[in-house]
This record gives sequence, structure tokens and C-alpha cells, in this order.
Amino acid sequence: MENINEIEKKWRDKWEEEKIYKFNPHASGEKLYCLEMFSYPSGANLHMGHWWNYGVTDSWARLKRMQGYNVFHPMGFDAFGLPAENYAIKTGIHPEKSTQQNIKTMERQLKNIGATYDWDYEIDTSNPEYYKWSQFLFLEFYKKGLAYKKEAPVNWCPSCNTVLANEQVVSGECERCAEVVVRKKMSQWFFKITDYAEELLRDLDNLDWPERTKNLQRNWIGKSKGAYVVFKVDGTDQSFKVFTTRADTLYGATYCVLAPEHDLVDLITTKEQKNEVLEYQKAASIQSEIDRASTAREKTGVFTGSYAVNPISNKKIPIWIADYVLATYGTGAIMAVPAHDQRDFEFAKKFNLEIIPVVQKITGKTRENETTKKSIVAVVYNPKTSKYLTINWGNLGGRLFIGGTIFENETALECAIREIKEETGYINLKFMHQSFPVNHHYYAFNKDKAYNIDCDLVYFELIDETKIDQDLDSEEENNFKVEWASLKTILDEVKDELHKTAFEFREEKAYIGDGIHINSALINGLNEEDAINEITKYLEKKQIGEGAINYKLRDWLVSRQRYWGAPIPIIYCDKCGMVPVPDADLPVLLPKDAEFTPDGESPLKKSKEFMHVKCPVCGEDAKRECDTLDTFVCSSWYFLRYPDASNKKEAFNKDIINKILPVDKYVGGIEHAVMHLLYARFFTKALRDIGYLNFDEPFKSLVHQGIILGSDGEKMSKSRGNTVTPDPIVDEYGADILRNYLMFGFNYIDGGPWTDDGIIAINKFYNKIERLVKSYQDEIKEIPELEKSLHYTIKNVTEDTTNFQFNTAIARIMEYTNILVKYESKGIPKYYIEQLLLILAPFAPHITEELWCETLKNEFSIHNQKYPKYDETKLISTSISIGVQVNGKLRASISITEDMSDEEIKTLATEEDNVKKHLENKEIVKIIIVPKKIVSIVIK
RNA sequence: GCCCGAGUGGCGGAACAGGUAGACGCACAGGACUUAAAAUCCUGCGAGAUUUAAACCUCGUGCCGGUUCAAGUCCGGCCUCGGGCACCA
Repeated sequence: MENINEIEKKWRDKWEEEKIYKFNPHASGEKLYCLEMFSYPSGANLHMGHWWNYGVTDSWARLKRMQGYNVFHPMGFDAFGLPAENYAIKTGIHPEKSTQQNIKTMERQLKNIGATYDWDYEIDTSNPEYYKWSQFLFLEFYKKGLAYKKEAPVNWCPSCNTVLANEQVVSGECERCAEVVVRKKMSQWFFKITDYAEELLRDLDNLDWPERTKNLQRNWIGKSKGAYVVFKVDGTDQSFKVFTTRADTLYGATYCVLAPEHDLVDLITTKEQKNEVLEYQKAASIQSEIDRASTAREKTGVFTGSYAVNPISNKKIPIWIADYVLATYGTGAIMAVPAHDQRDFEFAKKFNLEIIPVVQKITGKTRENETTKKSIVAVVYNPKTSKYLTINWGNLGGRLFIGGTIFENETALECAIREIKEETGYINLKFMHQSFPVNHHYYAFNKDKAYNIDCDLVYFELIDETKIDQDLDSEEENNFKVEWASLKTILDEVKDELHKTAFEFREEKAYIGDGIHINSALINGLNEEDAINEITKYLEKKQIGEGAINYKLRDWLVSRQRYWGAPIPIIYCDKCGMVPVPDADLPVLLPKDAEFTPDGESPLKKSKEFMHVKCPVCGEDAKRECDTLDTFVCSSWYFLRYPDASNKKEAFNKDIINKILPVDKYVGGIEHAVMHLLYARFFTKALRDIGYLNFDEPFKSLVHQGIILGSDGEKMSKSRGNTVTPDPIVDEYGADILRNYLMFGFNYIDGGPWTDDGIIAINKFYNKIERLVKSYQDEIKEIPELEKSLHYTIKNVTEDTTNFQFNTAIARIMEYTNILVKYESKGIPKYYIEQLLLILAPFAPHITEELWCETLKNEFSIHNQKYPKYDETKLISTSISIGVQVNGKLRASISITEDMSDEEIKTLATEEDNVKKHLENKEIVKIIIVPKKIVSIVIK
């Protein structure tokens, strides 16, 4: 289109002037709250991601709007945050100034998209009118005990000079700047999100959210079921609680481990161990999270000198401290069961602690009247050839390792050596280790006997090939071959469950599977589930433990040592202690004169005027809290403010928001899965409980747009130099063309690498439409082909757009357009042109408005028209082409009518030349007719 | 290690509930119009065999197997890539 930029501007001005997108809460039509995640007002122009998120979702909202929904579609800015502050440090320009400038720029840019936002509801989280209410809600939480201050080990980002929430630490690095996070003990503000762990988890089930996002949250909340067990410290009054998911293994707990930060450590460490313990604690405290969390690292730890008492076996067991136990999960202390936990196993091996197996793996099937005996399976490895010694029994039992029955007065090891010698002749063996025994059940056909055997697994390495004669009995003599087998051969050919287990256990490790309990007086013979129940019952009866649930989710750390955020409205008074700022004194304004020097201290602390305050209770001199709120706090409730954005008396009016919320469609990136999206859910639930809201979830339906990558398939970034800016495209082709290209060229959920190729195609498509519109005829005439195609198009475009499948929606419009082209020379009745424009209106708001008003001379505005509806009866075709399969292979296609009987269809299908050919000399077994889909003929 | 998601032409991507794989478009090739080019329009376009040509045939949705008249789609076992969590007791 000529002068596209002018045309687009003309209509945007007109829309604004006529206020056609003004939201009226009282208008008729079902309410529909469509929201895109708001963005940070960066100084630069909009990037492709903004167009992708905002432009495309706007088309969705437009379609709903034309369908008669009363759509609420606001926009605003998440304006607090580090970039503005860092910019201030660099340039000396105050964050407020740069932020306001950026917001101006961005508003202008956003308007160029041509979206349906009602700017009267705009939000700026850095505006005192807004953050006053962020502070108010903080105090509401404080008054309900949902906000508290606590000294705790917290995540510190040395580059951002502030603490971070757990959610903002990504693989041990700062989410924002990728600096390695360190652990610091500090007094900080938290929100009690953990109170809602269970509800946050449970309510996920009923949300119309992408499954993977729900999974991310489930994972993050990390529920696990288990039990608390109390351990007494031997010879003292002290005791400590541990959390375990395997209470059934309590008899196997041979030591305990406390986190180095555990409060009890100082109290129970003996004099002799004091130095070592202190040193270890110090070393642990300066470690980065990455180092500490590495599973690859060798286990370290120190003995405290004290002993605990195993509450069920009453055995004295040593108490150690080790950094593989985390202070922040469970109780910060564990009972160690080295036989059945890999970490404990590694630790016990290294420090020579006792290992007692209490769960025995079962292989084979149990039968009645079993004879018990003891036996071994021996695995011999030849390191020179990397092969294992096996016996190939052929049809009698396949490939096995060496097995045999233990004689009286013989140990498992002796038995293994004897059997290897007898069966294979090898005598120079190095004993490696013996693993936990297995309980094996089998039936011997030759003896007609069932066995229940206790089987020890013994492992050797071959020293050399020295061999003596085998000592075989007559039965064995001709029935097996001794063979060295490779790893692959063993994995392929050893089928026996016991021998497979023997091979699996060749590496020394803990056995974490199910089985029957042994060495466990109360629960011997039980499986894991029953044993856990029994032990939990026992603990509860004796009042030394109880069933319990634990979550990985930690409380949300909300205070930040930065300037550009909402000040935390708390006052510290020597006399009265911690005092909330009275509601009437809100907002606590950010001081203009703060210094931003990033030295780890809160900048607000340096403003004397700010810090100094009179205590609201006693009137004495007091000090303000100098930390600010995490920007995620401000973005956790913005969707509640939008519908009542200019309310000066309250954060939001209950009646208004309970009508417009929850958000019906929320669109934004998946990167917020366990930050914003989790926090917002928490806020909603907390505010519901405080009495403000009557709904449980903020976002009923959620869509994540994929990511538009650079043409190299990598994420767009300045440093990679692969960014594509929208501006030149908008200048050349206009906003509608860019929006449509984004919709058509990618799957919205997937995104993908950018290419320029398709833009010209979309431009051509709209040129074609412009030409078609100009060729309209005033006559009124129904053209059956167009009629059918039109309704098919309406149906598909409506459905696909509703599902965010814009690419296929546009494909269907292209099909309709291609059919219109066929009629171009004959002249197309105006009706079919109008319908085309109406269908297109949500996708190309400017172009369709221009053609609607200027070319067709219709009344302004196309966007106030009703979206076309399809008529099911128009979709019925006189004839349908369906396939004919013979034995599953497509052989022909036939044309049928809706009213044809099955018999007629059969006749038609079998008389098709090519079908006939395939039926020659064959017998028809059956013919399956799937209505309107396919005919399938089965022959013999 | 655990939990997700994805693998379809040269490319972006379609295929709704197991029913004619490759819609729509890009790129490419051929043609029409034109003095010429652009624009536009028409035709072809998964691979292979055969053929003067067409019909037609075989193979084909990461790999191996299974269920079914029929599998991109369902089931079992892998491979590769991407994402999340990760010493969570």
C-alpha cells in the first residue's frame, strides 16, 4: 500500500480521537480480561519481542472484541529495577528522570503497533500513587504475619550488591547478571509463601496453563512426603529432629549429619573437635553455592565428637557435620543410612563409618514350599581385555556368571573362589568387594523343587590367566562353555534376574530400591511402603517423631539493598521496636538525594533526611528501614490495580476487581514460570485470605509465546550482533505487515529463528487484497463456491485464533483470497469483499480500516462491526473426495455425496479401476467405511 | 541423576478425536504477458524405480519393535537436541 505509514497514523489518530477502544465496565457483553505481561521501560525502541508478544496477542483480543466480548486490555510499565539505577551510577541521571523519559518513548512506540489498549488504565509501578499501595499491601501482609524479618543465610550477588530470592538464583548464578552468588548471613525481610505451598501445588491441576509451566512450578515447590524423627544427643538433654523420606530404613541409620550452620553444632561439639569443626564451618561459609551444590565433588565433613542415640535400635551413633546437608531444607539435619542412600554411602566409605543393609532386593518369584539355602554369584572381570567371565549354558539357562551353593563352615568368599576354580579353572583372583545380599526365588525343573536363597554377590578381578583343570560333575561336563563376554554381550544375553542384579551391583553403591526389610526387628519381612507405615506409627506412639511433608519452596526474600524500588514502610524505634508506618503516612517516598554508590549498603541509608523519623507510637527519634522491595513484589499485584488504576483511596475497589478478575487470558514468556507467575499466585491467595478477593487464582488461562531467535538460531543479543530491529520493517511495510508476518511465519508457542524471506510474501498478499477490494461490484449475487469457502474460512480462522494458532488462521484466509482471485475478472460481489475485510480486521487493523472506509466507502469503524459467524449448513458439500485403501494402502480416491448409502459407496469403491486391479483373484474379508473419511477394503 | 518438551520436504511450518502425510507460504524450475525488466498470472516441486507419456508401483514423519483394516498420531524400548531442577535426605 502506498504511504502506508501515513495511512496507519491517520487511523491511529482517528481511533484515539473517537476513543473506540475505551473500556466501559458496564457495557454489555461477557467480560474478558486479556493481559500481556507488562515490560520494563528500557530506553531503546521496541524490540522484536515486544511486537511478538503485544502485536500478536492484540489480534487475539481484537477478534474477541469483534465477537462481542467486553474486552479489558490494559498496558503499563514495570518501572522499578536495576537498569535505571545502574544507568544513574554511570551517568548521574536520576532513575526517576530516565524512567519517565523511557516510559514516554515506549508509550509512543507501543501506540505504533496499533493495539487496542485503553491507556486510561495505564500503570507505572514507580509512581508514588502506585507504590503507596505496594507498601500498603506489604503492611497488610506484615499485620497478618505473612511478612517477617529474620536473620538467615541468604543469596548475595556481589555484582548487583544486593540479596536475591531463591527464584532469582539460576544454577548458582544471579538471574540478572550471571555473577556467582555467595551465601551471607543477614537480617532480611521474607514473605511466607511456604504457608501456601500445598495450595499453590494443588490448584495447579485446574489451571488452563501449559503443562510444562505447571511442572516447573510443581518441581520448584518440590513436595516430599516423609517423617520427622527425633534423635537424642547421648549424655545430654539436647535432641534434634531430622526429616527423612525413608523412615523404613531407620535401623540402618548408623550416623547423623548436621548442616555446618545448624544451631546445635556449637552446643555439642566436644573440646577435642572444636578447632576442626570451627575451621570446617568457616570453610563452608565462604564457599559459592555452585561449589557447594556440586554432586561431583568428593564428600567432606568433620566429626563433632558427640553421639546420638538411634531411637529404634538404641545404638550410639556418631554425629558429624558436613556441607552436603543443607541448612535450609528440612531441619538442617539428617539421619544417614549409608546402605540405602548414595550420598550417605559415599560419606561412610570415605570416613569408614558403619554400613548396615536393612533392605534386601528380591529377585524371582516366590512359590509355596520353598527350600532355603545360601549361595553366591561371582563376577570376574579381566581388566586387560575388559571382559567378564561367564558360563554359557545354551538352552539350559543361557548366559550366566558363576554361581553355587555355600557349604557349611564356608564363607561366601571361600565359596566363590572354590566355585570359580571348579567351574572355570582360574585361580589367580583379586577380591574386590562383596555387595549387599539378594533374596532370590527360583524353581528347579530338574529337581522339581522351589528355592528361596540368600545370595551373596562377590566381585573379583583376574590377576592372570593361570588355570588348572576344571572339576566338573557329569551333569555339568557337556552342558556349558566357559566364555569371556563383553559388556554388550552381557547386557544383551544375561537374562536371569539374579545374575542381572549381580552385574548391576558390580559397582559399590547404595541400594535405593524396594525389597524386604532385614536387620530391622520391628519390620523384618515387610516391603518399603508397609515398613514406612509401621515405623511412622511406632514413632508417633512413642512421641519421637511423626509423618510430615516437606517442600523445597523457601520463603520469598523481598528486601533489596538498592535504591530504585519501593521503600519498605517500617520504622525501628529503640523503645517500641519494629513499628509499621501508619496507613495515613503512606507512601514512604523515595528520597531524591540518595547516593547510589554500590557498596553493599542500602543507598537509602545515606539519606539522613529519609532515615530520620519520629516513632509513630511514642514520638521519639527513630530510624526507617533502609531496604527497598524486590520489584517482583510490585509486579505481583499490578493486574489487580489495572481495573481501578486511578483509585486514590485504596489499592483497588473490591467490587470492581472481583467482577473483572481473574485475568481470562495471560500472555507472556515462560522465563517467569517460577518467579512472577508463582509470586502473583501467592499474592492472590494471601489477599483472598485477608479478605480482598473472592477468587483463588489470578490467571485462569496462560499462554507463553515462543522466542524469536536471531537468524543464526541463537537468542538475539547485542553482544552476538544478531538482533533484528522492527523499525526498518515498519518504516518500509507498516505495522500491520510486520504483525502479520510474525503471526504467519512462526508457530506462536514455538517461535523460531528470524528470516526476512516471508515479509515480502505478506506484503504481496495484502497488495493482492487491496487489488481485490478495488475490483468489487455492487451487484448482489450468491456464488456457491465463494459461499462455501467463506464459511469454511470463518470457522477455521475463529477456532485457530482462539487457540493462538495464527499461522493456520492466516493460511485459511489466503486460501479464501486465492479463490476470490479466480472471480476477479468476472467481478466480485461486494459482500464477499466485505466479509474478507471483516475476517482480516483483527490481523491488519490499519489496512482493513483504510479499505473499509476509503475504498468501500463504508461507515467508520470496521472494528466496531461484528465478526462474521459461520453457518454450519453452508459447509455441507455436495460431494466429498475420500480415499480407498486396499489392505491399508491407498489405491484410489472416489467422490461421494453425503446422502450415499454404504452399499453405494462400496460399489463405487470396488469398481474403481485401480482398486479392481488389486482385488483380482482375492477374497474380500471386509470393507470398513469411515463416514466422510475413508473406505478400507481388507482382502486375503 | 530426576522431571518436562521436541524431532515431519531445500526452508518456515500444516495434519482438529488413529482415517488420502506435506495445508498455507518461502526458495527453486518451467511457461505466459513485455522490446526488456519489475510486477502479475499459470504449471511443477518428498525420494526412488519404470515409461515415449500417463496411469501406476516401492519407500518415506529421529531409530527398533508392537497394537490396528489403517499409526506422524496409541503402546514398549532406544537415539539426538532443547529446557528446568539438582547433595532437597
